[in-house]
Amino acid sequence: MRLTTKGRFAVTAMIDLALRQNNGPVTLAAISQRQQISLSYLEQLFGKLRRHNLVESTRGPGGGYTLGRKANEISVADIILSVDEPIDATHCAGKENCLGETGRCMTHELWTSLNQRMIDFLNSVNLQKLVDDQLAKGLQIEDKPMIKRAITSAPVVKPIRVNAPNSVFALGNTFLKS
Amino acid sequence: MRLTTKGRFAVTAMIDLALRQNNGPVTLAAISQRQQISLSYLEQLFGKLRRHNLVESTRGPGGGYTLGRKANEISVADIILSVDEPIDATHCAGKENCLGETGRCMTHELWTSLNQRMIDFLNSVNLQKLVDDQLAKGLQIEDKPMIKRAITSAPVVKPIRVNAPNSVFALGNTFLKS
DNA sequence: CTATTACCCGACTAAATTATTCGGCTATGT
DNA sequence: ACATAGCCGAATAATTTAGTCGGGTAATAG
Repeated sequence: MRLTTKGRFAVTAMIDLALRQNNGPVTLAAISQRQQISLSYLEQLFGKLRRHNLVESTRGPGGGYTLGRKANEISVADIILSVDEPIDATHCAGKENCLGETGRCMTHELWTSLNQRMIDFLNSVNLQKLVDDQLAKGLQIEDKPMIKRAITSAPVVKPIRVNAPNSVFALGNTFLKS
Repeated sequence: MRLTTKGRFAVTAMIDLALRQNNGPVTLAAISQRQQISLSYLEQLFGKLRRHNLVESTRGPGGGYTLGRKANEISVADIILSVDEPIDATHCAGKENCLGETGRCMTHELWTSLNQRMIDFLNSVNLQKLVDDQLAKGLQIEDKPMIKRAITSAPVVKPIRVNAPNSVFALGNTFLKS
C-alpha cells in the first residue's frame, strides 16, 4: 500500500461521483471541471477503477460513469489499491535470500504486518461514510438540470496546473507538534 | 502524510539502530550493509532525523548514531513525517479560493480528517513495539565484538541496486481478494 | 445516416520524487 | 598525524506522477 496524490485524486473523484449517483451517469468532463483534475488523467484512473469493477461506464451522449456497487461497499483501500497497482514488495523483492548479516531482511514480516494494519484501517472507511461527511458539512449539489448547455456560458476553466508537489496526506506534521 | 519507500527505509534503519542501542553508537556504514541501503542516502535521511531530534550523532572513531529518546517514545509517524517533510497540502494548496461550482474544494476537510486518522494510527505504533516484534521472531543480533576488524574479511557487499520500484507498503492487494 | 457525445486507449512528454554517487570538509579518538 | 565517521551540497539516473495528444469506438439524437 502506498499513499500518494494519485490515490487521493482517485478518492476525490469517486466521492464526486458518489455524490451524484441519483442523476444518472456522471461524465469525466464534469468531474474534471469540479475537481480540477485533468480529463485524460481521470480517464487513466477510471480505466483502472473500471477494470477493478469499482465503476461502470455508459457510452454515448448522456453516458458517463456510475458506481460499480453500493457506496458503502467501496472502501478507500479498494480505490487506492486499484489505481496504485502495487505489484511488488519488501525491498528484497520476492527472493528470500536477502540475508544480510542480521537474521535475514527484517523488512519482510515487518512491512507485511504494518501494511496489513494500514489496509485494515483504510478498508474500514467506505465511500458512503465520506459522502455522508460531505453532506453533513452542508455541501450543495447542483441538481444538474441536464440542460443542453448554453455553450458560450461555460468559461472552460482550463484545469490550471497547480503543480501539485506530490503530497498526499501531506499536511501532517503540524499535528505532531503536540 | 505520505507513505513511500523513503519513509520505509527510514523506519527500517531506525529499527536496525534501536536493536543495537546497547553496544554504543551505531554507524551508518553498518546499517548500510545490513539493510542494503546506500550510505549517502542514509546520511540524507539521518540528517533529517537528527534535525527532528529522533537521533543523536557522535563524531569520530567509535562514533555513530544513537536514539534521541527512548524507543517507546518514538512513533512510526514521527519517523515518516521527519523524512517526508510534507510541507503542503490539499491540492488547492493553501488558498481557500478553490471553489469549483460545487461547495468549494471538498478535499480540504476531507483529507485533513483522513490524514489525521492515519497519523493517529501510525502514532500508536512505536519503535519499541517493532523492536519487540523482531526479537520475538527470534532475530539474532551479533554482539558486535567491537573488533578492530579483519580488513580483508568483509567482502564489501556493494549495495546492489535492487531497483526498488517505489513501493512502500506495496504488497497489499492480495489482501483484498477476500 | 450522420453528427455529436463520451468512453477508450496507447504513446509521448514534463515535472517531481527517489535513490545513488561524488567530492570535500569537520570533529574526535588513538 | 591519521584514520574514523559524521556532515554537507551538488550532480545524476531511474521511476513515478501528472498531463497532453491523437486517434479510435459505442450509443444516441436529429
